[in-house]
Amino acid sequence: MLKQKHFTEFDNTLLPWLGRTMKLIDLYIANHFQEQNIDLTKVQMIMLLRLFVNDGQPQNDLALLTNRDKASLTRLLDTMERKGLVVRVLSKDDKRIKLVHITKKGVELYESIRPVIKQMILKVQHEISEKDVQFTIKILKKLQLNIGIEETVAIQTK
Amino acid sequence: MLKQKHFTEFDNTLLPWLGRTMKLIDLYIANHFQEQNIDLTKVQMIMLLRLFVNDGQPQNDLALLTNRDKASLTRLLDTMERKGLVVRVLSKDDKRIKLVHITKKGVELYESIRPVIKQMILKVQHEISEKDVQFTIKILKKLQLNIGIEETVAIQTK
DNA sequence: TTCATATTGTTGCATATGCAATTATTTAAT
DNA sequence: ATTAAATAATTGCATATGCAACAATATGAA
Repeated sequence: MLKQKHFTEFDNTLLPWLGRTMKLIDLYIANHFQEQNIDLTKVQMIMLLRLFVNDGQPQNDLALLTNRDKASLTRLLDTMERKGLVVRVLSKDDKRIKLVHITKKGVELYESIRPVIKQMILKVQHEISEKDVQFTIKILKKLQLNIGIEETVAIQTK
Repeated sequence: MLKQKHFTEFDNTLLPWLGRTMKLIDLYIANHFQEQNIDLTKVQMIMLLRLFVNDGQPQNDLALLTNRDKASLTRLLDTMERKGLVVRVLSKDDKRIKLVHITKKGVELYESIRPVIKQMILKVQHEISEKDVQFTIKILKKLQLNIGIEETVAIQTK
């Protein structure tokens, strides 16, 4: 890769490192999916995953959950609905709300890519100890708190 | 805020945490710039910073340096040139190459936002020790290395 | 009950991005 | 020297994204 002649005054802070790392991860996921002939974007994968564990959510909840604009979600779901991965069902209780459901095809796709996701995670975390992984997650949680947005709290149901 | 009913099987791995954190950081930067009436996107800021420390680079180098598609860079520079922040100069040695230079206006803008950047970094890294910051950067470097390693996947998953 | 207000999802507009194809130029091979 | 291959930047096409404006529906206060 290209070497920089000069450093910037912010190169030893977290922001540029996080940004660069995420960029590389995004590229890696996109390339890896393409190589494996998986017709999914990262965001579509995330949405599939969310619906797989908690089906039938209002679009607004999904937008909040993934820190995404409602409008962005509308168009993402348009694409996924066109692919037959999800369906929108008008709520009976509140006609403003559309509940998003994963389809059989969506479930099958998710289950087929699950090993690919696991493989990517293994590669990314290669030779990083579980202790260090958890420590880094702790730092990331702290960052999110610092930014001033409440983190979404997950409730273990197991 | 909204609570998830269920975890996903990947919630204790780095990928989802990194993704969510970067998303929040991106939103934070965009909002912060808007509040301070700074007409810049994050990527424009990065480009300005790169040119500030190392002026007159070929577009291709800038693309490689920031892990960005050449096409994306072309259009980014179109915008920045329109704003008067940079200029493109045809290289005399190689007429295919355009060298990108930061303008006086670009330098002034960078210097005016420098304290804002510092402030954002301080906020994001609030109450995280310098030692932990450096450790996290080390982990991120390791991640970047891991992503770069080719054809080791089969070995890992055995 | 009625009317102002809030919520949910959609559309228009703008930026950002990657891939593939294209043009112009340079380099390498014969 | 000529021609094939490589390289730099641009453009077309597609997805993704945020903000603002909007329509349809629900809620709450009088």
